[in-house]
Amino acid sequence: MSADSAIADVLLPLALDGAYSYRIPAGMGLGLGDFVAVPLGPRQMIGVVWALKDQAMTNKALRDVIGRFDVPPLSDTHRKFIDWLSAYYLEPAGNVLRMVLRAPGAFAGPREQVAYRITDSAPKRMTPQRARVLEVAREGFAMRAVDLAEAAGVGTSVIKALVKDGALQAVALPALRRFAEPVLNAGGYILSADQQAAAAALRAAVVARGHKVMLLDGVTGSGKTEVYFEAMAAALAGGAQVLLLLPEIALTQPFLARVENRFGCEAAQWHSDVRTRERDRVWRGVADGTARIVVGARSALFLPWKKLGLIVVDEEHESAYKQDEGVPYHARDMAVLYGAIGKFPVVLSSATPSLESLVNVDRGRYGVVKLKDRHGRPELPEISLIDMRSVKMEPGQWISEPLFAAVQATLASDDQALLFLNRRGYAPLTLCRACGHRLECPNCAASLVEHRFRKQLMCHHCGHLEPMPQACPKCQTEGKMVPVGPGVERLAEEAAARFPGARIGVLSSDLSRGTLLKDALADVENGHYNLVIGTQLVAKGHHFPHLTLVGVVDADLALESSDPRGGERTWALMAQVAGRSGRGEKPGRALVQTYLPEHPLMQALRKGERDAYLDQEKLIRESAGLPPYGRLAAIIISGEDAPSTERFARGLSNIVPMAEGVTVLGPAQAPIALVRGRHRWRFLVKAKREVNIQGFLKQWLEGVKPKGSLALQVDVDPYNFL
DNA sequence: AGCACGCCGACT
DNA sequence: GTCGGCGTGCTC
Repeated sequence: MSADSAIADVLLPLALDGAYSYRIPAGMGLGLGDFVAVPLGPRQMIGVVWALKDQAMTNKALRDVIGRFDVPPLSDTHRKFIDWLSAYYLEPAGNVLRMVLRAPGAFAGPREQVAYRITDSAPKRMTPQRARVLEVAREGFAMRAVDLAEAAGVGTSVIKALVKDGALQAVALPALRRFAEPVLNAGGYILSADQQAAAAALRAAVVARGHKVMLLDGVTGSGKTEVYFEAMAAALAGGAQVLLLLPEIALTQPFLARVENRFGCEAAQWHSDVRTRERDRVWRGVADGTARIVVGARSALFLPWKKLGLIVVDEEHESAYKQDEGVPYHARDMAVLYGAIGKFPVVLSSATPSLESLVNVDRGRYGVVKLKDRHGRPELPEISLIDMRSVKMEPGQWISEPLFAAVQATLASDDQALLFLNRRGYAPLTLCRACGHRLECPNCAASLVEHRFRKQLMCHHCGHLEPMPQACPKCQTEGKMVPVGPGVERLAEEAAARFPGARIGVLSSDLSRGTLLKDALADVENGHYNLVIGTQLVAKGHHFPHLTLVGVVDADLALESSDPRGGERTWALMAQVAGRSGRGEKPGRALVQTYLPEHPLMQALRKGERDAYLDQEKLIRESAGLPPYGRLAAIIISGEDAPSTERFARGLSNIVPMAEGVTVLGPAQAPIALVRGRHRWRFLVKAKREVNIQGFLKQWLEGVKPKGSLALQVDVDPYNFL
C-alpha cells in the first residue's frame, strides 16, 4: 500500500479484538510498523500501524491519527511474530504489543534531562517536606525532579524551592549514551579441538543465513559459552543484532563481564530490574540497530529488533523460560518461532536438554552439536545411591551414616562439600501434637513453612507471613507445635551439631535481596565456607573450585509428584548439582539419598546413562500422547467464591465441542486448589499432534464470559502436565 | 488498561 | 434527599 493511504489500522496495547482504524491526515505519510499517537476515548495512546488501506471496514466515524513518533518502524518480522504469538496462545495481539511498549520514555525523544544533586549549603528554611527531599538526595545520585519528589513523597514545587534556596543544584544528565560497536576478534580465548568443531558447525548455520535450530548439548564445564560466542561473532560480522537469552533475571555480573570481554564492547542488558532511563536507552538502541548485543531475560524477545540475526537460548531446558502471568508464553519456543519468521538461526544450549528439544533432534527438525568435557571426564561425576530404606536414621536427622562419613572425610582433607536439599526454610510443615492441626496459609491451600532464621511462618505461594504461634490456633495447647520434615535451615542445624568446626554456609533464594547472595557465593568460592547447604540455587552455573563432594539429601522430591515431567526435571537437577563437584583438577563424586533406588531414573544416574533414560521417558510420553508427541492446553478457572467457581467450571464441560483426536479431562481442582484467595479448577485438553488445538479451544470458548470475580485463563503448552 | 455510566448503602 | 462503592462495557 502506498504511503498516501487514507486509513491506518492501528494496533493498540490493549486487550481489544483487533486493530482500530484511524484517518491519516493529509501529508502525514504513514508506513507499516510506524509508531503513532492516536486518540482513544478521552485519552491519547501509542500504537503501531498494522495495516494501511483506502477504506475502513467499520462505519463508525473515524478519528485522526495525532502524529508519528520519530522512532524506526516495527519490522515486518516483528509484526508477524506478534500476530503468530497472539494466534498460538489465543491472546489478543494488543496484549502482546504491550510487551513491546514497556519503555515509555523511549518515545520522548533524545532530549537532555536535568537532574538535581544536594549541595553543601543548607536551605534558609526547613520544613518536614524539605527534610525528606534532602534525606533522599543525600543518599543517592542526582535524580530528576519528578523522581526525587516521588521518592520523598512531596510535590515538585518543594524541589523548585530548594533549588532557589541553593540546597539543591541542577546537573545535566548525559544524553543517551550510544552503544559501541563490538570488536569481533577481542577475547583471546583458545578453543579446544572439540570446541572448534562445534563452533564451526554453528558458524556455518549463521553464515547460511536461513532458519535453522541448533542444539548445543554439552556437559557443565565443556565450554559451551565460548562456542556460542563464536556463533554470535559470526552473526555480528554479518551486520546483524544478536540476542543472548538467560533464564534468570540475575544476569550475574561475572557472566556479563565475559560477554563484554569477548566482544570488547558493552552488552545491553534487559530484564525487569533495569531502571527506566536505561530501559529507554536499550529500547532505542535495539530499535535503531546500534545495540548489537543484548543479554536479557525472556521479555527481551519483544524489544523492537531492527535486524535480529541470531538468538542464543542458554540453559534452554529451564522452566523459568515459561511465563505464567499475563501472556503465558514459552520464551525458548518463541525464540525458535522468531527465527523461523525472521529466517535466521537459533542456538539452544544446555547440559541437560529438554525432552522437547531432543525429540526435535530425533525428528530431524533441529541440528545437534555435542561437546565433551575438556578434561576428558565422563558426563557426570561418579554417583552412588544411598538406599534410605536400609539405613537407620535417628529421628530429626536427615544425613545418613554413609553420607555423614563421606562429608567428614571430605572436610578432613580440606575440600569442600555440598549438601543439596530443594526446600527453603526450617520445616515444610508444622503440626500440633495435641490435636493434629496443621498450620496453613489463610489465602492458599498450602502449608505454612517455618523460617526459623526470620522467626516467621511463610507461604511459598503467596508470600503471606505470620509469626510462629506459641499455642495451637485450634486447640490452644501451648508448646505442642512441632516441625515436620527438613528444610535447608534445619539441615544446617543438624550439620552444625554433627560436624563441629565445619564452616557452614546456607544458600537459598531467601538471600537473594541485595548483595547477601553475592557475598555468600563469594565466600563459597574463596573457601571461607567448607560445608555448603543449599537449594537449587546452588545448582545454577556457579563455579565452586574446591568442591569435591555433593550429597543430595532427598532426591525423591520431584519424583513423588505424579507430574510426568518429574523424571526429566529430576534428571536435570541431579546432573546440575552433581556437576558442581569436581571442577578444576580434582575429580568429584556425588552421594544421592533415595527411598526409590530401583527407580529407572536413579539407576540411570548411577550408571551415568542419560540417553538411555531419556529414551525410556520418550516412550512413556509417546504412549501417553503427551508433549512433545501430542498437544496439551490447560484451562484454568478461578474465582473468589468456591461454589460458583466450581459451577462455572462444570458448566463449561457441558459445552465441549465434539472433535476428532481431542480429549478433554476435567474439570478437576487444580493441584493447589486455592491460591491467593482464589479457588482454582482446571481442564486439560489433550490432542493429537496434527490437531489444531487453538481452533478447538476457540470453538469451545467462543462467547464464554466469566462474570464477577470469575476468570478463565488458557495456557497453551502448560509446563506442569498435572 | 482507563474511564464513564449505572444501580444500592451512610452521611452533610 | 445526596456522595460514593466498584461492577460492566466501550474505546476506531
